[in-house]
Amino acid sequence: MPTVKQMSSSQAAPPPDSFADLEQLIAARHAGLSSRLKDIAVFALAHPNTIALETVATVAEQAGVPPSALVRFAQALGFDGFSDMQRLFRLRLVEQMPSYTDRLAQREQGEAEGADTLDQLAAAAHRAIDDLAAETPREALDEAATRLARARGIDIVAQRRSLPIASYFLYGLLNLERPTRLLDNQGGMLAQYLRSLHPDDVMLAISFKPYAPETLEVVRAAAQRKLEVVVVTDLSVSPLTAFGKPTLFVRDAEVQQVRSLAAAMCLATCLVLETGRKLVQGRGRRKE
Amino acid sequence: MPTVKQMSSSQAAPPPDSFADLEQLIAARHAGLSSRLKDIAVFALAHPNTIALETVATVAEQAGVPPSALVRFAQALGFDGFSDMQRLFRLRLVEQMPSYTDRLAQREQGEAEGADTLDQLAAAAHRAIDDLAAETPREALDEAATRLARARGIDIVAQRRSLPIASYFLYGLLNLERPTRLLDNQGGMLAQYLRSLHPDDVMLAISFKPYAPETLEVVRAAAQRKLEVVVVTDLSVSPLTAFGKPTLFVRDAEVQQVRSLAAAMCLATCLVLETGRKLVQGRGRRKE
DNA sequence: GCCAATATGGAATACACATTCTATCCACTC
DNA sequence: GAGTGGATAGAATGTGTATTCCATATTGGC
Repeated sequence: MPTVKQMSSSQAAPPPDSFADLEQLIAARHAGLSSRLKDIAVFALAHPNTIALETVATVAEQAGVPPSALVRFAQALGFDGFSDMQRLFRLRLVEQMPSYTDRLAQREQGEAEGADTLDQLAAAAHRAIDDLAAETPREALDEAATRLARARGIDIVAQRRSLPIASYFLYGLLNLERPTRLLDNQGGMLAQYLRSLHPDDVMLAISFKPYAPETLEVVRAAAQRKLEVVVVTDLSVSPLTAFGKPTLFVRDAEVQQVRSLAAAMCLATCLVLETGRKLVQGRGRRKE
Repeated sequence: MPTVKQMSSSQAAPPPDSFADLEQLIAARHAGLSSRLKDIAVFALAHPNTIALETVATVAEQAGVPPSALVRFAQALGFDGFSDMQRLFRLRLVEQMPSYTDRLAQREQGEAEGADTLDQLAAAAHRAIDDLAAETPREALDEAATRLARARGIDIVAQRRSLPIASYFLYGLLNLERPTRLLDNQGGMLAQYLRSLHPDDVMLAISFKPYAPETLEVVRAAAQRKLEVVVVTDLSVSPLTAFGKPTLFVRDAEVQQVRSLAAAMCLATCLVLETGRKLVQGRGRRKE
């Protein structure tokens, strides 16, 4: 019972599994390829994005070769066909992106082997924190810290999943001896709180998907009373985005439908730290 | 000579031609979309890479919606269909590519001279999370999850800096429909709470340096009443260590005398996740 | 609380696509 | 200079895909 492709064994080519390997493989095999295939090799290395995103027909046209040649090229490299090779070119696009979050999510769902939950979570948190550090505009961070440092008082508002972050802010800001309070709807007194908002206060609002309507309501009321609002949220579609001066974004790690707050904690810690620095600077200046 | 689509003019929606515009458009129209379409909007912003590279069917599965909804979403935004919208998501991939190298270089430079607070914090959090993943005994994690999964009720106790973690546990465990309460000394009723502890309850105690005496007291009382106690703390010298069955350790990142809770959040998330799994497994077994 | 209008999910459909096949061409050998 | 092996292009094929359609569910208005 002979295997189908047994005879084309001459080079039982193992298809590479990363783009870097593929690049090397192409370079190595380049000399031994037929002239048409050589053309394609050159084109592939010169226009990896085209290969990644366009159809065989389009690539063929741009490279000035027939589609079937592209398929043969891929097969010569050990892939099933063009599509199979294209996978690696696409992988490269995603890997080089500043934000890996998607690929992670995919991986985690797909191959649960080897890495246990904690490992997965650690990896996901890594990425989320990297993204946060890479994508947070430092001016926004600075502005937020400045506002918190010179506020007459700070009103934190958060519900459900955001509450732990609010709780950390409360702890951190109180330690900095900032007059801070948590508007947590304890005893249903949120509405009463609203009346005591002062225009020189700064509101610190934290809200993640699904955005609690209570939080939005409070922020609206604060805006109406001309309070400055510092917003921490996850996506630009968040209903709070528009109110923030500034709005800070943090997309946290997600594993098996459960979201962590590790990255959000980093942001909160950083904001507390920066606020502390502003305060010290302020005091220093006054003393001079 | 009327144009074909003249009549669907109500919103002669001009499809955006750059990803940035698309992001804005999604944010702007989000409020006016139907609930299913809102879900998709959120997913699209959260997983742009998935949209860019996967097929409708795959995206639909990952987003938990039918494929047709994705097409409708794209059309609502003014595109011909899903593929048309996908073009922009792919454009983003290639456009952001070259900037990546710059950013990397930038960051390496930054680390060399003066990484800002957020970078420092991110690096510190990285290490803390790595340590956590490496040093946490999986049996302890498993044991803790098992206890939480089969407890009659769960009493969480934490003070000050541990409170955010407790708050997250409360949220997570309540979402798993575990009968959980937070013993937070609200109204000074901690002592009263103690009397209502049940031997089949599990206590979840979180305490970091400097260890709040209240927490220790509550744990002592719980131990006396034969409750099982799951402890989350930072060092083995912690006064709580002895009470834990098991005790989980997490040493968090510290920058400029300020401690983050990123790693602790990871542990908490993991514990919630594992508890959830135990519950599902338990239910599965019962059904057999 | 009923009706209309709209949103939704799933199956049917039409389309686009990668791949395969075969006739032809070229190079190299004898 | 004829024959043979391999490479090539372009058309045919079949699979995978987006899209459309329709029956059902849901929402909002009166």
